Amino acid sequence: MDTGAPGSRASLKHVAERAGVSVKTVSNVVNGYLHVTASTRARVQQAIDELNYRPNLAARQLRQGRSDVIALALPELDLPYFAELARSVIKCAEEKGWTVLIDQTDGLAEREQLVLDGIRGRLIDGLILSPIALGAAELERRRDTTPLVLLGERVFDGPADHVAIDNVAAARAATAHLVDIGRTRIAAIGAQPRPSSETAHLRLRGYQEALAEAGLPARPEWVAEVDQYHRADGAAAMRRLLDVPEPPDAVFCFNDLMALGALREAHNHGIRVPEDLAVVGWDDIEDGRYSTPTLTTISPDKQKIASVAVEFLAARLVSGSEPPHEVTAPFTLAVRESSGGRRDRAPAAASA
Amino acid sequence: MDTGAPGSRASLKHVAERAGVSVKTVSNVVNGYLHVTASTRARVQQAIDELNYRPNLAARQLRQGRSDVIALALPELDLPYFAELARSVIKCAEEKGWTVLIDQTDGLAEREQLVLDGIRGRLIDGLILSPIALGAAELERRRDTTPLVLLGERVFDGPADHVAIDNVAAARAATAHLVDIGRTRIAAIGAQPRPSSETAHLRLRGYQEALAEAGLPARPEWVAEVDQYHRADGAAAMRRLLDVPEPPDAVFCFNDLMALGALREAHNHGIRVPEDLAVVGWDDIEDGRYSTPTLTTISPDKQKIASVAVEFLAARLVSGSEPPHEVTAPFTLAVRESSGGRRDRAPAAASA
DNA sequence: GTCCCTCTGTACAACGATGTACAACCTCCG
DNA sequence: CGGAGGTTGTACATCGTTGTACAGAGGGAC
Repeated sequence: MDTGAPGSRASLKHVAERAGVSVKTVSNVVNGYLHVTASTRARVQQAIDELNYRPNLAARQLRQGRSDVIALALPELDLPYFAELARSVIKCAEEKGWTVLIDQTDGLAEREQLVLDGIRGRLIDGLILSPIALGAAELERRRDTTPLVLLGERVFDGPADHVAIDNVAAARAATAHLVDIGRTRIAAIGAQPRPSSETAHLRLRGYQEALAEAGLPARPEWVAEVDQYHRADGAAAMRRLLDVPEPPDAVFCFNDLMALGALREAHNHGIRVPEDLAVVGWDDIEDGRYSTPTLTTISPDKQKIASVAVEFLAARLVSGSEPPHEVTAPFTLAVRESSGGRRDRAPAAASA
Repeated sequence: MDTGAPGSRASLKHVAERAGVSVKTVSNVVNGYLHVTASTRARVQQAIDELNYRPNLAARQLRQGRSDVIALALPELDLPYFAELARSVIKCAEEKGWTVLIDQTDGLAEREQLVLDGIRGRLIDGLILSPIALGAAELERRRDTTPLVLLGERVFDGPADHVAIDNVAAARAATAHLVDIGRTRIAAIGAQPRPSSETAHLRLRGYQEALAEAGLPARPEWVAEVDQYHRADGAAAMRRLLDVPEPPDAVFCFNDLMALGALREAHNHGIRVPEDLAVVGWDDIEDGRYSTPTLTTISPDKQKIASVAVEFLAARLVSGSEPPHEVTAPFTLAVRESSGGRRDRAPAAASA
């Protein structure tokens, strides 16, 4: 009785009984151990198929100490930049036979801390974290020993491997571009009230450096603070900037979503982009290639970021305690309609 | 020596030795068992802190048969609809103390099959799958017994719990709206060559039913097929529709991304939306509330879909073999600028 | 003082897989 | 025919945790 498949409850033991061999022999077949007679192997394989056996990954992990699962901790999945990044990480991890578990921190310090503290027990082999709220100090205090790779922030002498973006240089390039096309009243959207937000701080510095270099004024009322980096925040910030006595003729947004919100808000007020107002974003998300107008933006190399992060983890798993590595991912400036550029490749490249 | 934290390698055994109690007592403390003296508890807790102990989730899972991890299998994370859905699922799961592992199927039958077959071993307690390529037949053949919830497709008499969307009714509503505002040459973008794509098939049927009801022509050349549901596909399809001898004055796109691509393409051709061409999408992704013009769209209740899916799984984990349940999630039609509606709440609601 | 009961804590087995040690068997060679 | 050497398969311990069974300590009622 019960010769059929009792679901995926079958364990090595059941398969072994059915094939009339020992548990270890089944294990050997499953793992492709060489010295198993063809006939034994066939008998075992048949039992496996009949019982629909699947190895229990928890048991395997307990025994071997590895799960081949890594965690990717991101602020928000529905920020397109992070969704696109997640996709790249998943793809790179897959090539290594790893599964990716995604943790959403919502950019909250508390939840980033939980992830760092090893909330996942030893379920994961490694962690890729994109910290928003935590700074170098908190990272230094970390006691958990799960291999860690940091994304995005520039943490000097950090305790972990780190894929950085040169925020200052890129922000300077974005601002310099607005200077180059003749704008003189250049605003910024994306400064943050929290002191710990290093990203915002560095981008703001790059913006200020570029203005200084060009000999242009840097008025405080042209720097708009936001709570989050969503479209709504960009739109609200744009609204405030338009109320300033001498409104800007260009705006550098610290990410594309805010830039898209700003575009929409400008449109609502009858302001033409790029004629009356030039807009530059950051992230090069797909949305910006199809918006009206298309969006000029800082384009970080997301695939490179993902692949380097995964490679860092892979290296850590082999040799534990080398000094931390750091790579700075390249960026380009994609000039599109919102700052006077051409319509650009994206919509055109989509052929039938 | 070595009184410090030897990383997260500490196990119950180490803690027990250090606190001078048995392993089980430490386990009791960790799990909040009541009958432990305050002094013992304190001693154990101190050892836990000193050693920075974290329970090994693999061992716990092996012992208890539950991992409190569920998998969410989606076509693509960087399709905003799925990113938003994933976020909701993660949130609902978190309230139950579950972690969500995301599997990207890329809409490939092969990978959907792998997920169904239990590629995750018994690492996960349940699976939420949004099938694109697989139909009812393949789902019937499933042998794995991990609790399963299906999203989106209408699989009649399916073998699993199912959160459905009434694709036909919603497509009819979208098309009827275009009829209501006086359009007569109504096109559709999103039909699929593959026969197994039930979603596309059902939405197409709703579109055709609405046209028939209104006594309007349903010309084959007004139905554009696409491979994928990205912006580029929508743009390419729009381009083809504009080349038809008698081009449409309205277009119903089977998702928002294609609608956004179509919007952009129309703009490139100097066609005004909604004056010359009305556009309706599907999904109500955030992008469509900020695009120019804002996008009229079918708005499925994503939060409801996510919460019902998670509740279905929760119920399955308690009582295994009840007959499958099915819930049809509600939808609304959000009328915005792309079909002559007002600017709508979204940008306005974003206050400073 | 005895009995019983509750409170604390211990010892052991088990979850499913795999590494180690070794036993049984075969083949080949002298 | 005996022994060396390789092949094929088995038994057992182990990973870290928790459920079960039970032992000893302490308190109250008679």
